[in-house]
Amino acid sequence: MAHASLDKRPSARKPESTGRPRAAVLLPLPFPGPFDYAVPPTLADLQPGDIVSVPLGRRTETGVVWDQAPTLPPEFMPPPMKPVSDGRLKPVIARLDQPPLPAALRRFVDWVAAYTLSPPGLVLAMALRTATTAPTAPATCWAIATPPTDLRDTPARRRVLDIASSDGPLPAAELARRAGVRTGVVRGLADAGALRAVVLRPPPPFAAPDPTYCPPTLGDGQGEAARSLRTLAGAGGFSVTLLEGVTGSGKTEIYLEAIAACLERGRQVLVLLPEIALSAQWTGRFARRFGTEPALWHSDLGPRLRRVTWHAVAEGSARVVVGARSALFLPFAELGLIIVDEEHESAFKQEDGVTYHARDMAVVRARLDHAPIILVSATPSLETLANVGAGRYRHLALTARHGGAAMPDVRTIDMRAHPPERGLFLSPVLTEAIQATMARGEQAMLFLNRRGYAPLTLCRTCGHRLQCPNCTAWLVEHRARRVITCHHCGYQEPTPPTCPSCHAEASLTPIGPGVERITEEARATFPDARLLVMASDTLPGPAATADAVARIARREVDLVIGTQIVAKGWHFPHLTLVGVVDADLGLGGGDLRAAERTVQLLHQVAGRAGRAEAPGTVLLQSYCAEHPVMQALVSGDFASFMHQEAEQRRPGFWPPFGRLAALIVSADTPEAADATARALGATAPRGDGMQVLGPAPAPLAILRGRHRRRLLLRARREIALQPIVRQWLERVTPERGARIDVDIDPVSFL
DNA sequence: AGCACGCCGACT
DNA sequence: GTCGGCGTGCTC
Repeated sequence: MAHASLDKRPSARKPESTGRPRAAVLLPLPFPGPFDYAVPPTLADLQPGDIVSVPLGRRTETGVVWDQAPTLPPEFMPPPMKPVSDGRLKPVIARLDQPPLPAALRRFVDWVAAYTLSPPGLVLAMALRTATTAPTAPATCWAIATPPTDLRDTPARRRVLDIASSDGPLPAAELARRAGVRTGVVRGLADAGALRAVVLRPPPPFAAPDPTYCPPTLGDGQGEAARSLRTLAGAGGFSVTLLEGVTGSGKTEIYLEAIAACLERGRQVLVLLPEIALSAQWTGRFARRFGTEPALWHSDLGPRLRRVTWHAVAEGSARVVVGARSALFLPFAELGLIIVDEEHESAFKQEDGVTYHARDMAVVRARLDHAPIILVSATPSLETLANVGAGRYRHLALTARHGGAAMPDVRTIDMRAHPPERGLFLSPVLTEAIQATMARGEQAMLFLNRRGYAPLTLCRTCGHRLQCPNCTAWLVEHRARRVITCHHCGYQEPTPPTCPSCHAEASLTPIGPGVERITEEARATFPDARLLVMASDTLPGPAATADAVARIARREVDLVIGTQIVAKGWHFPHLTLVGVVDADLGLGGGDLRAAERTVQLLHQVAGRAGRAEAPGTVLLQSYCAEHPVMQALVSGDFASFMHQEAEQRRPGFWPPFGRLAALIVSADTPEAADATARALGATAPRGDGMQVLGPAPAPLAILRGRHRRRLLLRARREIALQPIVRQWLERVTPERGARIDVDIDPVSFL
């Protein structure tokens, strides 16, 4: 992503209104901009950022007083709304007793809205979702006071006073409970003046991390990188640094030092992880370095903890927050450093609601907060490498694996030369290697990025294929649960006993392997091995995942079989062999980033092998072993691979050398979808350095019962897409039942 | 996003 | 005769 053009111009001040005082209030709703409200004299000191409640129609909403001056140039803002006359203004009801939204966060909301072409209110909703309820109410506690001389003395009263003096101020209910009396006794003592009320703020929920708690001993090559990042984070100011290093090179230890420097400077730190399943392991490492756990932020935090965390971030008691992409919208009071770990992960791209890339938006947030940001990866994205190449980002590279562990030996298994037995999916070369590994008392892993038993089920009698009724997709059999299910919409039904089309019995045949089928094969091939399956549907939640990882570390497992989830940064000290069942899997589909993503994923899987004293081996089952992706994995020369990849994209101005915006038409009928898509095609923008591809049916032509068409706008890097797309959309009215969604910098082409 | 108003079908 | 379906439009 590149975006310098979005904020270079000075903002023009909106003409002062002549009539009664008004405030722009942005509501967390999909309006094109803030609404104006009258400011009553009692709220004359209302400031931008204040959280207020306002009338809207016949209900009351919570919003934020917004800045009068636009923070972005006009061509990036939604068309200005007609000003409302003084007479129609409704008054602000009240200012809520909450920390105001910091100016940098307000600017960030405007920026993200403009960049993604989303209504600013929907972006605000992400920042506000949790803030509308009051912080934990300050509890009224009761402390011992100088008792009046005429105080009536009873055993109950004595116990209460004893507890109050020994245990300190307590809420009435708690005081009564500990003293074994009714609250009436406490109230009586309070009325008599023997107890006084103290309003205690609840203790800060997060202890301050101690940068001096347990500094690491850094090895060769690490110390210099750590010093460099420490300098950066200690000085502050905006900069972007790529920290690149293979698995096991100690990237985390090194950026923890940057965090330490930022904490010493008295600033807050945000750490973004692509998936919150990784957080348990991460917080453990953090706690060993800093003596306390960081605050955690993700979308399924409980409402109470969510509220407490939001306020702790706003008032500054949460010093370090580790979270998923939504943590970007937290109201940091004094953000001093952002870390994006596994920056190449496509999980950073949010696809529903506001479509944004958290890694790119994190760079923007860092700039608005004048903070350094560190992007961390073993296999950086081409986007980030291009920014390094252009001198926009700094680059720190770590080469050696920490502690001298060798890089795994990666080899391909040519499946044409060493095919598996008929009906099976593991080559004899691979099964022998697994056998040998287990015989040495070491662990092995099989990776297949496909859930379920088989990706396709067809009838041998009539050729019928089990298909989702709502999507252009096959239904995937999950044998363990005895269902067939759609991985796109969640549809599921019991596995049919006969063909739904011709009713032939015992004719439905699984085609291709899923992780369940590989497990079945492994069970038959290695009857004595202790197997463990790791897939998102067998591991419900981070706790179960952490437990599985722990069991592997305790050597209670000989062979791990898993999907995507095993690729994450887990530490498996006794695992020395990784077998990739289908290394070619991600390469089909004609996706722009297919090769890049496959290299990144498989390299990450390979990194699970041989981290400790024993060197690891990785075997890639492939039908095209000569493919550059396989060659890159075997040689470990990713720089050359990425360079080739770049040279393929450069001439056509594909990202990162150009920009893309996808327009996705979806409608309840194919006719409405086609008509709307044709209207977009007919009014497509024309001009030098830009091109519109499509309309074409989306690869998932029907999704959740909606018919989908896609258009792609491609432009040179120096052309800002947003004003062009905005004007394009203004020329087209979607058919009834149709809508147009915009995806700037699309990652998925489905 | 809510919540109204508004105009056509099966019910007490 | 009403209750209620969700289509369209508005909210400072």
